[in-house]
Parts: sequence; C-alpha cells; structure tokens
Amino acid sequence: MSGGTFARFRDIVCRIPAGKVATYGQIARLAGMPRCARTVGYAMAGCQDPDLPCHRVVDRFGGTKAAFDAWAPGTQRALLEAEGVVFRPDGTADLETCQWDPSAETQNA
DNA sequence: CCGATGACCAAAC
DNA sequence: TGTTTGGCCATCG
Repeated sequence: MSGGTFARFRDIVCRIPAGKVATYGQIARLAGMPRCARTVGYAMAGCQDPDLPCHRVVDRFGGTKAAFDAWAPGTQRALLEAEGVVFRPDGTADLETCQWDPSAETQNA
C-alpha cells in the first residue's frame, strides 16, 4: 500500500481542514491524476479509514453521495455543519464558501 | 489468479 | 450548445 496511489489520496483527504470540503476531481488533481477522480471515490468506498475524513469529500456540486447516505444517513452533512461548512437549501455544501483551497493550504497539518 | 466494477470529472464530437 | 465517451487505480468476487 505504501507508495500506492490510494495512500496519496488518503494523505490529501486527511489534510482537508475542518469546515472545508474538497471535490473528488480536486483531490485527484492534487494527487497528480486529474482523470483519476473515480479512483478517489473508490479509495473511500473500499477503504473507509477512520482517519479518512471522507465526509469532507463531496462531488463537484458539493452534494453528498448516496453511498455515503447508506453508510451514515445524514451524518456527513451533520459533521460538515458541525465543522462550520455552510449548506444550501438544496442540501449541497456551498463550494464557493467552503471548498478547500489547496493553494491557501497554510495549515500544513 | 483474473475480470469487472466503482462515491467521478473533463474533454471531444 | 448539449450529450457522450473516455480514463484511472485499487479492491471485490
């Protein structure tokens, strides 16, 4: 595993600050694989690591995935809201306000 | 062991 | 302008 692509995704997702959300494509892009967004989602689906804040990972529209709902109905949104993420009436996270900005990644874990 | 799938995104026609 | 296919990697059966 170490040295695998999944490890890279996990590392990136783990660096998402609380109150922020990142999209699969964004993470994949940061990992160096703009086309590997699917692999990112799979990394979460197959390996729900407790240290992996997959709840901070959303799709391009900031909408939580149905699979996540199956894992924990309404939990993702609750966690994000608890972290300060702003949700819209449509049930999607306001990416304009809460999308993780890797460029401003000054928190450096 | 090998084949198919999967929580997606972006470019191409 | 909108819709479709393509692509990537790891895990599951």
